[in-house]
Amino acid sequence: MKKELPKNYNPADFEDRIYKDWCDKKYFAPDPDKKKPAFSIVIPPPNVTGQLHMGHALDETLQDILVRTKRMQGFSTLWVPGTDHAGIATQIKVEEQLRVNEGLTRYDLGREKFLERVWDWKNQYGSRIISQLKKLGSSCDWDHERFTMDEGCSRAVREVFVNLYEKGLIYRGYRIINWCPNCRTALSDAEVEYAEQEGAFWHIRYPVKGMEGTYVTIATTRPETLLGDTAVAVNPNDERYRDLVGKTLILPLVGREIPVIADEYVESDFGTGCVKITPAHDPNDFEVGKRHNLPVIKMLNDDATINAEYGGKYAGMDRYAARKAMVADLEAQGYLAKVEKYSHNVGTCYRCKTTVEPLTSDQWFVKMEPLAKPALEAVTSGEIRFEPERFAKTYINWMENCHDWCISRQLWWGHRIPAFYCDACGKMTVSKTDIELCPDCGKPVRQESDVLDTWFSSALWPFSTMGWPEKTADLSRYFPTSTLVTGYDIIFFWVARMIFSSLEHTGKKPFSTVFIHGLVRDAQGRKMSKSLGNGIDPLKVIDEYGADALRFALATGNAPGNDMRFSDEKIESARNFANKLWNASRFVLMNLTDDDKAELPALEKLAIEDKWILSRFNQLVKTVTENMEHYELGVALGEIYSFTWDSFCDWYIEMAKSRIFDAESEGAKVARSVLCYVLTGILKLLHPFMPFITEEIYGALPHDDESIMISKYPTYDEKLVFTAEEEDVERIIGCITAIRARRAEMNVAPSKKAKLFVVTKYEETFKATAKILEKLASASEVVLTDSYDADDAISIATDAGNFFIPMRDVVDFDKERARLSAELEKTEIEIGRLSVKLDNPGFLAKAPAPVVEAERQKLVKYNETKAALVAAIAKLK
RNA sequence: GAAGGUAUAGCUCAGUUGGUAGAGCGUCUGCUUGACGUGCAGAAGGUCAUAGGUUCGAGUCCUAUUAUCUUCACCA
Repeated sequence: MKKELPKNYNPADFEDRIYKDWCDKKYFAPDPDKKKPAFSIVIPPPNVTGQLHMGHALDETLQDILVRTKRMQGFSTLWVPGTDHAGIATQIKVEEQLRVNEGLTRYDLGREKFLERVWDWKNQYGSRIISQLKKLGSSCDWDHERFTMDEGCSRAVREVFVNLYEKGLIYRGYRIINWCPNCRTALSDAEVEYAEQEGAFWHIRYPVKGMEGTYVTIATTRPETLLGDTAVAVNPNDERYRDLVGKTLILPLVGREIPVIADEYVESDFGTGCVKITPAHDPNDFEVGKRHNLPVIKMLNDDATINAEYGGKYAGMDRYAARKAMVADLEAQGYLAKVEKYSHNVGTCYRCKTTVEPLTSDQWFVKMEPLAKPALEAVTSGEIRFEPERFAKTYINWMENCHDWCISRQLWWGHRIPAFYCDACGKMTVSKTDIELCPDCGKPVRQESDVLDTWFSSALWPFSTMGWPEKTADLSRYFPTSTLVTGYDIIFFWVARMIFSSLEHTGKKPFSTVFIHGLVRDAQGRKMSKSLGNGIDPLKVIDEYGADALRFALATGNAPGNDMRFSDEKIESARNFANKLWNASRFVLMNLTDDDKAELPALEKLAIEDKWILSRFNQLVKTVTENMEHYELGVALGEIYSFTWDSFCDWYIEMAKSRIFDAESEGAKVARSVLCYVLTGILKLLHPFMPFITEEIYGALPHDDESIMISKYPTYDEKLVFTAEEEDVERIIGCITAIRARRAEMNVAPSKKAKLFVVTKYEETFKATAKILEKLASASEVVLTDSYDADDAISIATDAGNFFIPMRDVVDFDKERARLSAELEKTEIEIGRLSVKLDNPGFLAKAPAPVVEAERQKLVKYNETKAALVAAIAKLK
């Protein structure tokens, strides 16, 4: 029955083999048994263009832990895998390839040919990320794999689009939107990231018509948009400009006449108190323009060059080149009053980081207000729970403030919007199926060229993957899904949209719990990114340390929802744990005989240490199960770790040795059974976290089930609650006495066997009594306090067993010097920073006096610190 | 401007319902003891950011403050 394990723990030897075996045996497929409760998860679909990164690794690991646990607990589990077509990302990738390999653009190929290329690309590389997920050990039902643009998902998209349109929740409109000049498409609000940029504030004089020498000075950060100005606005209550309202200005460089208007939107005390109004290129100005019926002058092309219609001599120039040229011209012609340095937040494209331009355009929108209401309620009522709870606030905050969702994208790769225009009669038809002729006049129609935002289809993922709108068996059994596992960074993009979509179209919530995790950062706490080149490749980590070690490192050591740092230390300590488990198992295996089983011996045969470890294990089962229920995976794993290493390896195995080495004895047989039983239990609890090593060891031990994956998860066992007996106390006291005698005799630190006395580490299940403690006290000459807590026994025992080794007072001068130098460096940086700040006239002018004084004081303090550090370093030399 | 996170050992972080502060790594001492040096046995190191409050009792709950990070919204 028993097998042997190779001497060294080498995960590469068995991880792939085991994974293949699981797949062959179809263990990942949901159990068809109808009596079992269902548990389902849909994967946050990674981009088809994606390469596995640490974020995925964390996400998949957490999901797999949940799924494997539930599966072992007797649920029929379905974990739906799949990928996202990732509109912009994929299109850019294929365009790039086309450009590099063939020197072509997508326009050279035309829409149809280009899309063929994208599909080719998808078919060739789209499975890469999937095979990478498998390396992690993910137990997804691969027969259920989906793609956001496969037939079923596409059908769901159309169904949803048409439904929303017919309900008046999708509309087409000329609005101001965020435009990425690089991707040449509209973006939704969520797709714009704001980044602080150093810029300038240009103060420009606009001459007043008919009043020679009188100017209105406006301040702007984007002088080139002057070409699109259709008014200048002031606050109606601003005394300075009251007389100007209604006057006409001459737009410098252009010569066009624009009015001065009054609008509450303008804040008198910011800038000059006068604002140029450019309705086509600023969301606020757009609103002002609507209120005052101003014309909308769009002066940019799609690639952010100045257009021919309004550009004049600047036509065709890039926005920044035009800015430079126009500022030069303004200055030359005396219109430039002054230039201030100014740093402000600028919107950038979340894909390519290009600065976006707000501009007016014809786009499709989803009306959010009616959808947001039930989506809010689902969370506030607790029907959908966020874990950790605080993320519900993030969600609610966004839901309450979101604007209509711009869903059209000027791309080719994606779900083409199912709207059909008839040029002959001007009618637009929205249809679930493709149409060629206008239903009204019978003339040919052309389909809308825009595609939908990628997130439009991801929003349907929990039900589109289950076959909706068909009433499938999957849909009724596994939808709503149980838990959604994802990072807090896509609560807006994805989680929120899934919730309102699902409520609107299926009438049900998409999932019961949203389990949110943080970001994986590098060892310095920076975001992992391609541009920084600080990303750690999970596949390399797997190669070097094994998937189990990676999973362990990701699942432990940080509170739910918090970001985590990934470091070598962490992965090494994880690997060391795997190694420890491996070796402990080898020890157990090498002592087992052929007829040993992982079964408990008769309880009356158990020695005190057997009872101790069994009761501790029983307690472990309880806390781990509870923590898993509360999504405290890290705590659960931490418990398993310390039980395995401290209690099982360091204590129980050592204690068991005295009996085991007399292999024929009855005591040895009992000890072997208990070793085997507890080890098997550890493997089962650990399996969801470290599936490969636990499977490998499980297979070597005596076992009933074919695989640990389909074995039963341990449950709390009333039988394993023991009470300490009189003779146990005698035995403990005997041990302590023996240890003390031996210690005195040898005058050396106690060896491992001295640990026997810590059998007194009773858990609450042991019901340590006052009698036991008193006896212990008299045996170890320790005075007891008046409390009778189990933990007291530990401290008594510890005092009895320890030696105190005097520390040598050592100072490492080199290290100390390095530390001080580092501190000095930091101090100097601070001094530099403060000096610059205090030299900055802008800061001195704007900041209140106490703030400036505080900064001065800080500078003084830093200078003192610096002096002290320099002195300290000098002393070391 | 709004909301939220974080502040605990030299470093990175845990700490589940309030009850004598923990781990990993690092440091120091000793140990090639019949699975493991990816190890074993010990040790040093924390007034749990600050000030109040609730409580018999606060790292934990409440209030304020400071520092720091993030997200959202932004003034041209």
